[in-house]
Amino acid sequence: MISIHVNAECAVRDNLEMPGHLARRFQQIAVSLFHAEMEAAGYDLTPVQFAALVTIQQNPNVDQITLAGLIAYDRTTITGVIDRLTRKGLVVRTVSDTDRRARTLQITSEGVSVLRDIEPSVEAAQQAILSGLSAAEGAELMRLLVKTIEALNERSRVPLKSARG
Amino acid sequence: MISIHVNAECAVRDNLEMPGHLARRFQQIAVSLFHAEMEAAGYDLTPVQFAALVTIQQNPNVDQITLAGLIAYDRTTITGVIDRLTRKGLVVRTVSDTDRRARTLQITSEGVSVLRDIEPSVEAAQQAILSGLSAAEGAELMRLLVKTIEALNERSRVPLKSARG
DNA sequence: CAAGATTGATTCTTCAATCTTA
DNA sequence: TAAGATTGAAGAATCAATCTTG
Repeated sequence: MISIHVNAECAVRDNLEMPGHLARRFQQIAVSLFHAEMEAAGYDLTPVQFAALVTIQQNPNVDQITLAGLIAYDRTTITGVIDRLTRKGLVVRTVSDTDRRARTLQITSEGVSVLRDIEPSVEAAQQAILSGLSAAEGAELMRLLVKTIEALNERSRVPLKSARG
Repeated sequence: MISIHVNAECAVRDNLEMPGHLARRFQQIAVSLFHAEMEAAGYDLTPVQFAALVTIQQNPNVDQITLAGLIAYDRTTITGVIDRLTRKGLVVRTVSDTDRRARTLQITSEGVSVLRDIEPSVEAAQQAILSGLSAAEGAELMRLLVKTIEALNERSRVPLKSARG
């Protein structure tokens, strides 16, 4: 009688094949590629700072809470990110005229300039992320990620506030 | 003459549709679901701590560098993670007999017990991550993520060291 | 010098608590 | 009280520098 034990000591499924682990690795690689492109271009914007900066540009005078909702950041995270963007001279934080509790955000001319300069690098990073896949596969991966995220948005701690339909 | 401006002020493509942003959101949701399952089960293991603990169980007496390679963690990250697992009594860190520089890691009986207890929660979290997709879509998402990660592994700052084949 | 490990610094994430203002 | 914002704490990721040991 022959008994075969494959991964007998492994109660859970192979960790490396778990969705959670793949999510972590995927994000890890995406950040790494973004950093590499920024460094090559001579800038040090992080992915998070870039997303915030673009969103401020597209939504002039947004307050921080709204900005957080637009890109699914924690309110606490926003404070630090804006601190650093302000320190770099890319964003200005102003007390709202209509509500002194709120801080409205404006991109500076240097911020606009930086965004313009790094655009090719950002695009290159995004393409690099999908460079291991065919065009069709890349599109399908994007579609499945969007579908997954939309389905679970409300169960996330920091749900995305729909900005556009 | 009519000129149509769609996203005219948006130099880069919509940030929310960029692979890098989707990677961040996907990871954010995956971590959130894992935390929710752990909390419901009465444990406070993080996804990172869980991955390390499982890998230590499957590779008795691994040193920290090898462990880092197995799950694509930075050597520096490992130190803190093992600190916390040791503090919780789930792992023991021992100076290697053959190389006093190295620390070999062993899972404790309580660590084994915890892994056994949380197994259903871990599995539930993994299924929850894919709950917005059909079975076929979930499998396809996993396949595309694996393919992407394998293709870019070497361009990551912390490449995964193949543990098996 | 090279390798395993650790510490420090910076950024990001999340929660709890606090401060100011409505 | 509620809302916008901030600070503190803990975990994590990455790089630079350091310490110990080979």
